Amino acid sequence: MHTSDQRFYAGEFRHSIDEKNRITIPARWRRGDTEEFIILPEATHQFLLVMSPEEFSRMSGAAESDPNVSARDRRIFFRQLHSRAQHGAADKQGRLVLPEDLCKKVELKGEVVLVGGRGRFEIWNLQRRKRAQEEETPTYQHVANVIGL
Amino acid sequence: MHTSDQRFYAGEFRHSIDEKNRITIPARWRRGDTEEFIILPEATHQFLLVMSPEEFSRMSGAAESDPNVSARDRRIFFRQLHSRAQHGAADKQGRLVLPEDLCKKVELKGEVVLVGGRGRFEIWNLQRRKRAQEEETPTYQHVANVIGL
DNA sequence: GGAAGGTGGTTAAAAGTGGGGAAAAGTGGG
DNA sequence: CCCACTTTTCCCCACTTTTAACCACCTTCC
Repeated sequence: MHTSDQRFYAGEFRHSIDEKNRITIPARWRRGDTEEFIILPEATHQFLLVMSPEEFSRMSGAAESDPNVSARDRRIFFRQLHSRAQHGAADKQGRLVLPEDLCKKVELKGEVVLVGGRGRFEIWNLQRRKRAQEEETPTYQHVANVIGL
Repeated sequence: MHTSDQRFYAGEFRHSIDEKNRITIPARWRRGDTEEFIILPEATHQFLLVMSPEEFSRMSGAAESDPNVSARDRRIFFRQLHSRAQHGAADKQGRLVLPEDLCKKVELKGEVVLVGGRGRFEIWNLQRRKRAQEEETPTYQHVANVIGL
């Protein structure tokens, strides 16, 4: 039930952002023409998060019902969340226009990396992605070992 | 429930990868035309794992519920898993196109070995497969002895 | 010697990228 | 409040590279 209707973006792609801040979404990730997205910088500005409006609702719904978060914190969180998130749509060539300010925040320019995830994908600065990849590899191998992959 | 719809790939085949990174899937392993696969390097880059999207979901579901893995590690694991996995489909000749970067990671070129498994199969570098085979034989014979095979 | 499995190569289609120009949206002045 | 002007957005066309569909051949095994 928790995964049945959820898309999953597989793989990693190296594409470029042009002078108009457009980025081509990998053809395999496209659903149809002029797909809608919510674009949002990751909390520590490491990368951009891109997801469908449905996925965004699902995610914020999870924050709504988490018992470990106080009512006050929740209110602040949601104000921040909605102010940081931006709306975007793909053009007929399958390109997404990224807001200028978000690109600056996560230092996106020229060659970038699109990273698949469950229900969403990420857009990374090339160098930063390499570093993160190296740092996360031991954890990945450890968990893979535990679950017998 | 956990095995009923799970395919079983039997045997070992020595096929070749051509200059376009295409590899013929053994005829006995084929289901129909243009079958879909998820391709994924083994955690320590020993070989490639190939499975159906269903099997992939099943496998990642196992990680979701394992109590030995912390929430933090789980998040990192999933990010890595989805970025490493790639979509692939067989052509009408029953050949699978392997992503260039994955081939490099596990050193696949020319003659390779396809190894059957439960719900998935593996693609090995020829020399490495020979070595692993020899190393694993005593363990196999020991267990076979224990269970009286 | 026929059929099926595996391999190689050519060609057509699709994906990724860049740029020009029309439409739309925002801005200021009369 | 309307009009002119600037700026932004988005749609379309053109080009290059990559991908995948198709065709043909060789080998092996009944």
